[in-house]
Parts: sequence; structure tokens; C-alpha cells
Amino acid sequence: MSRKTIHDVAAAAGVSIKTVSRVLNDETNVRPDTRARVLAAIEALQFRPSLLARSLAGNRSQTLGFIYDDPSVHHLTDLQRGAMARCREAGNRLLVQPFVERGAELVREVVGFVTQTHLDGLIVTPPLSVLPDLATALEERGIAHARIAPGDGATNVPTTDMDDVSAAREMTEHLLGLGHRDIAFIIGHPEHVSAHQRFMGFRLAMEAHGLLPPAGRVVQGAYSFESGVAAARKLLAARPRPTAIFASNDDMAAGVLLTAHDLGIAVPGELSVAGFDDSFIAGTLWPRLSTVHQPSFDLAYEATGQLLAFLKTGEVPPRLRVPHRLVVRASTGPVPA
Amino acid sequence: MSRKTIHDVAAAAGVSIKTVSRVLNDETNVRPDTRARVLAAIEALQFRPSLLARSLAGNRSQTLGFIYDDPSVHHLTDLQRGAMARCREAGNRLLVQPFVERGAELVREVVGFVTQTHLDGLIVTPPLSVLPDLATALEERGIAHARIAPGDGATNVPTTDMDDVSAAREMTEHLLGLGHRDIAFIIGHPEHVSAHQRFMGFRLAMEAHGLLPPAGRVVQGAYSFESGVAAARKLLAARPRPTAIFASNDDMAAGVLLTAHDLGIAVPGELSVAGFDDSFIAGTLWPRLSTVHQPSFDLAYEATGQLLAFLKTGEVPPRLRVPHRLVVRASTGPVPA
DNA sequence: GGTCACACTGACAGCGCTGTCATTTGCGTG
DNA sequence: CACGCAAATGACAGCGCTGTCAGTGTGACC
Repeated sequence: MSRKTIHDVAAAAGVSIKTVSRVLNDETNVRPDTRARVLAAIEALQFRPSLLARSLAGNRSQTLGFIYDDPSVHHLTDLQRGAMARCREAGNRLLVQPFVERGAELVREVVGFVTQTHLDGLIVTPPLSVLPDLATALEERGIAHARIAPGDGATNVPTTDMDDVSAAREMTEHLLGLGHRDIAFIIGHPEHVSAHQRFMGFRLAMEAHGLLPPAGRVVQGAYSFESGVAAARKLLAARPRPTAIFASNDDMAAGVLLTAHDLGIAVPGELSVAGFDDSFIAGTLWPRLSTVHQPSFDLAYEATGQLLAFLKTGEVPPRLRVPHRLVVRASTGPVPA
Repeated sequence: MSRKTIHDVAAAAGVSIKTVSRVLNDETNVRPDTRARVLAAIEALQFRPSLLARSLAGNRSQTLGFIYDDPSVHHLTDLQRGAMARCREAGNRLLVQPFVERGAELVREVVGFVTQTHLDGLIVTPPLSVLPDLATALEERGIAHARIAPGDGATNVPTTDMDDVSAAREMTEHLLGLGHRDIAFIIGHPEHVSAHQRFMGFRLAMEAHGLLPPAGRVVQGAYSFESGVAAARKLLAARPRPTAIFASNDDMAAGVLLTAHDLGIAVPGELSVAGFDDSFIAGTLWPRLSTVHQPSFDLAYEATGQLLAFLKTGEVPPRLRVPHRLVVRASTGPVPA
């Protein structure tokens, strides 16, 4: 089948290609019966306008880029789904692309990606969203983008995030409320601001109760399942053991849970375990994981919506803070006697 | 920044745009020093050719589509990663798009998607890869595509799959070898051929031992975690209980495991649980899940490679069967006394 | 030194659309 | 019924490349 073009439609409808173009783009000043005739021709020919030609001529590609470099599978999947859903609604496309480089090389790659593919804008997910040189480069070049969870500090681009500090504090208070005092904490990947913020929330809550996380009770993780296992091994080898472990995401919490089971430690009888994210995995673990619901899908959905709005109006919407909520399930319980 | 074009480069290098184009496309018949001059100009201007213009003029978009409609998160993620990795290597882009429609509507949507975006080809994942009318439509319209796990039956397009029947048989034999006779089975989503093939493998192995799956021991699932929970509830309510449950993917097996824990049934002491896929989740569950390693990543990686090769040579490579392997971990054990 | 072949280079059309601007049409008005 | 004006429509350039084909330079050879 040779491709149908706007010329075929124009010929079939007995109008000029420009009129077809007008109908295609829902422009005004087309008489209803002309429009109907064109529509009929489009339908009859099964015509689909070429997005390439459209983008090239119109200087808008109706395509957004989604860039990531995330070690946590579930969180990322949800983000991608959210961005894609919003794009679909708006009739846009989403081009997903991972970037593992850093520094000048990353900037080159990303800018090249945008330039080559005529992207209208970019959804920048953590940890890429925190990199200052990338942010600067994008702004300097006038590349529209939305940042997801870039940390505190004002941005002059559409931004969505959640309150990681408060969320972590709430979870810590939940643990404290259950009587725990010796609470261990597994920090997330240091490149993510969320890792620092969650740790901050934890410390704030502890301090509010006059507690300091004792030496050896705070372990560096990397947001991956494996790093959760490694951290748990270390923490659970100590004597006395902490009575609770707060892992700063679900994937790491899953590692803690598994390790506890391996060591024959009852959860939550002897050890409470808390996660963060409420990703798919949280509900599949046993015992079901107490966690903080992080609306990853919404975060990306809203960011995409904001970016689209910005593209249309040119106005930067105020930072959107998506609400979280504590989800207490079965993995946390009263401190053992 | 206004976009740099091939004209800018041509002017800077003191050659015609066509020569720049030649250098860009690694064509022959460019004198080395001319080439060097052009390359230098490209570098100096940080020029990136527009893929849109290229595709439009050259009639090749260097972009593949990846279409899916999969209820199993992990399997899909791995497929996408595989396809993306292969595309990257080849300097292509991958446009990921879900399709939930069926029948004529699906065909319309997919064909429209390909036409609009000038896709060079399509990676068709299960269950879309089994739909006969989609396959026919794509072939009729000459849309190059690779099918992943489309089931038996010859195809005249690049195809990759694994031997689901044998794999399920091996897992069943593993269970039989542990002394289990009363083995329950949870079927996958009926739209996927793999669901039928895995069930077939199970039955074949049982029959080889003179066993028939007793009534009520075979339950329909849908490849989702929730369907695994529902199926397990049903199966574990029966008296006597089966001594083993073979769920035809990991997500459902996770549901079984959780349900067993909820009911206080020891795994593998009182009940063995087997999965299929060896997805991310399998290693995070407790006890660690015995499963069949399905190389989802490779499946998509190879399919993409085959499609790319087909696009280049026009020759349909023979169907590629990616090897699987039984992964015995901790969730299966000897039949209880 | 002339000829020829071949490596190299460039001019130009055109991919399928949209933007700009000119032109035509339709309709109310005096 | 001519006139004026807004609505409707069309002609045409051009987005940034590649394909085609014609043209130019260069060296080998007699």
C-alpha cells in the first residue's frame, strides 16, 4: 500500500490540501459541509496524517521524552505508566529513554536526544531531576521540561513532588507509637534527594522524642533489593538487634523481610519492618508491608499534564505536591516485651 | 538557540549540503580531507541531524514500535528493557505503546500508529502476538514486524519464543520427583498461548506418570497477582489440600505464597509452590521461589535483532527458540509424610 | 598532450505536511 | 443591485533532510 497523503484526501473531497489541513487541525473558518466532505474522504481513504511531516512543517512534534536512570524497578514502571497515560489522553506520544552517563556527557546526550527527535518537552525523573548541570543546560537551551522530585529549592519549570520528609517522619512516629526506640534506618541511593529527605524525616521524628539513631543503626543502601539484603544482614547481625528497621523504599524492605525470614526472625513479632513507596511489591510480600503510599503514577501523570499545559500557555504552574499517606499493614507491630 | 541545520554545516565546511549528508550517512566517495572538514564543522556547531527530516526524506524512521497489553508487570518490563537495549545498540529508537482494544478496532489503531509515526517495524508481544487478524493485517499491509511467543504454527516473520511445554513439563517432573502426586495447577490468562502451553506441559508430565489432574485441582487464573490469590484461596480451602501448587507465572505464585502464609500453611513443609518466569519478584519472595527461568529480556532482545536484520536483508531468519532452565529454589520440597 | 574512466561533488526536486498571504465567496446593507 | 466586509478557501513557500542525476576534477595510459 502506498501511503495516502493529504493530496489524496484533497482530491477526493474536491478541496485544496490546505483545507484538509484545517480540518485535521480543527481550525475555524471551514464551512460545516466542507468539513463533512473532508471528514468523509479521510474516513473513506483511511487516511492518517504523517506525524513526521506535521512535526517538520509545524515545528511541534507532539512528542515528549521521558528520561530516567532508576535502580528501583517498580517506582520507575509506575512513573512511566503515569506519564504515558497522560500523553495518551492529550494525543501525544512518549519516547522513553534511559541515560546512564553523568556530567557533560549526560548533557550532550540528552540535548542531542531532544534535538534529534524534535521533542516538545522532557519529563525528567529522579535522579536525573536533581542534577544541577542538566537543569541548567536544559533551561539555557530553552528546552521545556518538567521535573519530578528535584528536591527543595525553587525551580522555574513545572515541578511535582511529594513531602518525603513528612512522610518519613510519620512512618517513624508510627514506629515510635508502637513503642520502638531502637529503630534502624536504611538510606536510599545517595544520588536521589528523596534518600536524604527520608533520612531527614526519620531523624527529625527521632529527635522530637529525644532519640538519636545510635551508631551502627544507620546503613547506606541503594534503593535496590540487593542493597536491602546486604543492609539487613549487617543490621541483624548486631547484638542487641534493633527492634524495627525502616527501609527507605519497598524494594529494600523486601530484602530486609527476606533476610529476617532467613534468619528465623519473626516479623512483626521480633522485628518490625517498614518500607516506603507502596509499590506493587508491597502488597505481595509476607507479612504485607507497612509503607508510605507514594503516588508514583500520579506524580508522573501530573508532571506530564503540567508540562503539556506549560507548552500551551507558556506559564509555569506552581509546584504541585502530591499527597502521600501512611499505609499500615502487617509488617509493623508493637515492640517485643 | 535556533536549530543548526545541514546548511550551516555545509557553509562552515565550504561544501554542499549533499556532501554533508554523505558524511552523515557514511557513504563512500568522499575524500578523506573533505570528510574531516565536514566532521570538524559538525563538531564545532554541535550539529545533530533532524531525525524527522531524515525519516521524511529517506523514508526510513529508524524507529521501531513496541506494542503490548500485558497484565504481568515484571515480564513486560523485562521485554521492554530487552527491546530497548537492542535498539540502542543499533542506533534505533523504540516507541512503546499499549493497546487494549481487540478485533477490527485494534487493527485500525495499530496500523494507524505505524502509519502515523512512519515506524520501520513493530515488536509484537504476547498476547497481541497471537491474534490472527492482527497478524494478517500487518502482513497484508507489508508492515515488518517480529512476533514474540506467538504460539506454534509457522510464521513468515521473525519470531522468537521459548519451549513453554517442555519447561512446564520439567517443572512438573521436578514436583513429581519430590513425591508429589496431588498437584494443583493455576492456568494463566487464556488469551496467552503460553497459558495453554504451560498447562499442556503440566498435563503431559502428569499423564506420563499415569496421573490425571483431579477435578477441582485446576483453576483458571489471569497471570496477575490478584488472580493468584483468588486461585489459591479456592485451592487451599479444599480437603484434602493439594500438596503442591504450580502457578503458571511468578506473579500468581506470589499470590499463592502469600495466601499460604495467611492460612498458616508451611511452605515447602506442607505445601510446595512453583512459579514460572523467574522474574524479579521470584528472588524477593520467601521462601525463594522455584521457577522456570524465562529469558524475557533475551526474547525481546533477539526479536528486535531479528527484526532489524530482516529490515536490512529482507530475509526472514528462522524461528529462534531461546533456552529456558529450571531454577529450583526453596519453595518446593518433598511431599509431606 | 589527449583521452578516458572513475572518484568526487553539487544542483535540485521532493518527502507530507503547516504557515503566510492572496484570493474568492457569501451575505447583509443602503 | 452594486458595494463592502468577513468568512472561507487556495497557492505556494519551506521545514531539514535524502535521492537522482548531472557536472567537475584527477590520474593512468598510450
